[in-house]
Amino acid sequence: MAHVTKSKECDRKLKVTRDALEVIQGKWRIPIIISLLYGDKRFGEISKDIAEISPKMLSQELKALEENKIVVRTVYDTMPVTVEYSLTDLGRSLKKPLDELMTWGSNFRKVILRGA
Amino acid sequence: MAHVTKSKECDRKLKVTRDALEVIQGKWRIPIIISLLYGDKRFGEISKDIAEISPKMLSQELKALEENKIVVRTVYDTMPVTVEYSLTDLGRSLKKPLDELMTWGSNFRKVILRGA
DNA sequence: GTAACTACTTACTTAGAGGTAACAACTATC
DNA sequence: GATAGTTGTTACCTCTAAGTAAGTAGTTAC
Repeated sequence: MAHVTKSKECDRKLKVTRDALEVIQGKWRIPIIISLLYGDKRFGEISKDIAEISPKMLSQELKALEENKIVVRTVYDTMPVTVEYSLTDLGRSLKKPLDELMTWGSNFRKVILRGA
Repeated sequence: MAHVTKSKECDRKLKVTRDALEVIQGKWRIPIIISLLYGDKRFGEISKDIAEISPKMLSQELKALEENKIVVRTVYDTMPVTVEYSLTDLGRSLKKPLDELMTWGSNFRKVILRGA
């Protein structure tokens, strides 16, 4: 297996990326993960972080992230029931790719604003 | 500016990410960029790399990437007109985030397969 | 002149992502 | 028992990303 052609390598990477994209695609998943990278949070707190998200979308996307083992939901049996969301190890391992993406994003802004 | 609260930091990152996401979101943009990271290519060659993409989507997404300064389109005045697509510096600078994402993707596969 | 190849474009349709709004369950307060 | 504050859920609607299929423009081959 020492020799892999460039096109085969490209092909393999395309497949791996597809899997990763399925998990984090959509308008809200990455924002939710970023919010949770800054600490475990309750439903209402994530809502405040991501002002534009509706409760329906937040609930739905949290559920999807839970199914994909990115997020854990913990229910506390307090007086007004409290629910806390936190990242799994797998979820936290998204920090590096997302940090790189954010670095790229701020550079992108600079280049586009300068170029316009 | 030495002191920035954690929540402000989170807020800022959410905004930057939003910009980055707009550029690379959708089912096809990242695959197209990955294909071009493996060399400048013609329309038909990208089509072959990403077997499932339709000519309409490829044309449309290439145009969008061009508008966002990620891709450059060069027309060669040859007998059957030849068009070549390549990445700009800005486009090539996506290599690092995408590599990180692919690394994460292959780890994700392992964890999910093991856990199921 | 007609068939075939490349590189797209256009028109039409569909699926599902996302939005809005109202409701539900629980407790506390008046 | 009516009102309000959490933490969501449900039903319904809309809109856009993506898919399908056919067409166009230029050249080559016969």
